[in-house]
Amino acid sequence: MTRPPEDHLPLALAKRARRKDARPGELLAAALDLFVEKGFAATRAEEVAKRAGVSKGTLFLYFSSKEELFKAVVRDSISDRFPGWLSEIDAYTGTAADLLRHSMSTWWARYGATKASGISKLVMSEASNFPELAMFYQREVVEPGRELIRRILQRGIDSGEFRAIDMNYGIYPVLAPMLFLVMWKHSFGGCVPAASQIVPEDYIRAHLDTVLHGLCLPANQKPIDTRK
Amino acid sequence: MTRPPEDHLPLALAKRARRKDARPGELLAAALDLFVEKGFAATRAEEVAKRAGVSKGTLFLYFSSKEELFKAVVRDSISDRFPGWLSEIDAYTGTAADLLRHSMSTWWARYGATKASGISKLVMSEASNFPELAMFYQREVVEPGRELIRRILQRGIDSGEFRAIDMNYGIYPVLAPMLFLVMWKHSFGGCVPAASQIVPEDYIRAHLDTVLHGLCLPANQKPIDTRK
DNA sequence: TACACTAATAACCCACCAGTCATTAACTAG
DNA sequence: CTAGTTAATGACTGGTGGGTTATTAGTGTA
Repeated sequence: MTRPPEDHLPLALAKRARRKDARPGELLAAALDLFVEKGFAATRAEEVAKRAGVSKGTLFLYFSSKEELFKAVVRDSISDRFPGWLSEIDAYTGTAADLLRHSMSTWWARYGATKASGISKLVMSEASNFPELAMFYQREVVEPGRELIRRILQRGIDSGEFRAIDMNYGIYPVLAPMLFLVMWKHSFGGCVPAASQIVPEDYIRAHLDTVLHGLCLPANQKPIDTRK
Repeated sequence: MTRPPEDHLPLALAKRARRKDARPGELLAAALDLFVEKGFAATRAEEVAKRAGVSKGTLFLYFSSKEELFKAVVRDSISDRFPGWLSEIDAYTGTAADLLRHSMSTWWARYGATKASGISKLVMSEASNFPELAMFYQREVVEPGRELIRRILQRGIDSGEFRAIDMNYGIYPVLAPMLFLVMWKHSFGGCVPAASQIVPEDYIRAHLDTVLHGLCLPANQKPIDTRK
């Protein structure tokens, strides 16, 4: 007779094993999976625990509430990466246009295409139901993210490559389509007719193309408007 | 002694009044309000009923399930408007750039800024949890919406105003920032420090500016790439 | 082997909710 | 006025899930 099924991750470990230092990481990994898959509200604490191979009680031993668990996931999978990204941008040598292209591509490869991007989608989706989390995310992710884009644009303006666009709103034409792509991937991405599928690389190419060159043929471009 | 409070909409109407033809509209209005405010999953059938001034049982008398109620809301507040928008676009006389500007502004004023846009946000948020609804929305709203943008762009290409961009991906640089604005408004919009607020009109101006002119100064624009 | 110490558990509490159905009462035709 | 029709109700069902706590059992020490 075979043993009862143990479908959780740390396979072949004795039940009730005491592994105080391994638990938080395993719980965070399980939580990331499930939050991304189902959203914050729809994710059941018990299921997170089960996937991490522990009981629900143990989960609440390490994280005082579902919200705290979520914050820990955000820190672990997003916040911590900003310093690296920032120094990469500052270290880049090349034109601002190339930096923009490079940043968008690697941002997609290293964030957008991974599970972690599901967190961004989730937060936008549920921010209004969980204002606490929304404000946390705003502070930890949104503001640093804006700063990243600003740096890239400022560099192009300083070097004379880019037009002197407004720094408050100029970031959005760059940022918004990338975040929209993330939203799409995690919402319709799974359940859409093949004809409507979005291929990220093609999407990003079209995005960069439009942002850098615009839609109009040169002959039809009105003189650039420098109003504030 | 005053009467017990009647805090629902059709004020000063007798309880248990029989109003078979007025109910669906009142229920749809109440449902739109609550779906937009709380999302699909988090909206309680009983609360919709209460806001419409009826009991929960009555709600299920007119709509067989919460999902059917939602579909009815989508039809009532979005699908039905497409024919009008389409003929407005076809009737427009003027440059394609002006048509684009005009369309974005009026789309915002007549849709983005209204409650109805909350439905778009909601669907993107919860599509993965309710594939049935996602596919319905895809068919009823997403496809017709794409077609609208395609028309505008095609017109600019045909007239020689716009570059001959790819029709599959060219719509997204136009569409994505508008939908992102809707997402933002209904997620962080409510609970964000004043400094980070987005003023829709300024946002849309920056968007159109970038889409039509691009970021690069003419001297720095590489020759336009005509690869497929 | 015996004894803390504490990681881990599972049963429990309480509140919530989509959808149903027997009952009630508003309307109407005669 | 009355009886028949049906719009409207609200109590009920079966199931769920965040968080708590008394209990159980690994682990290190002597």
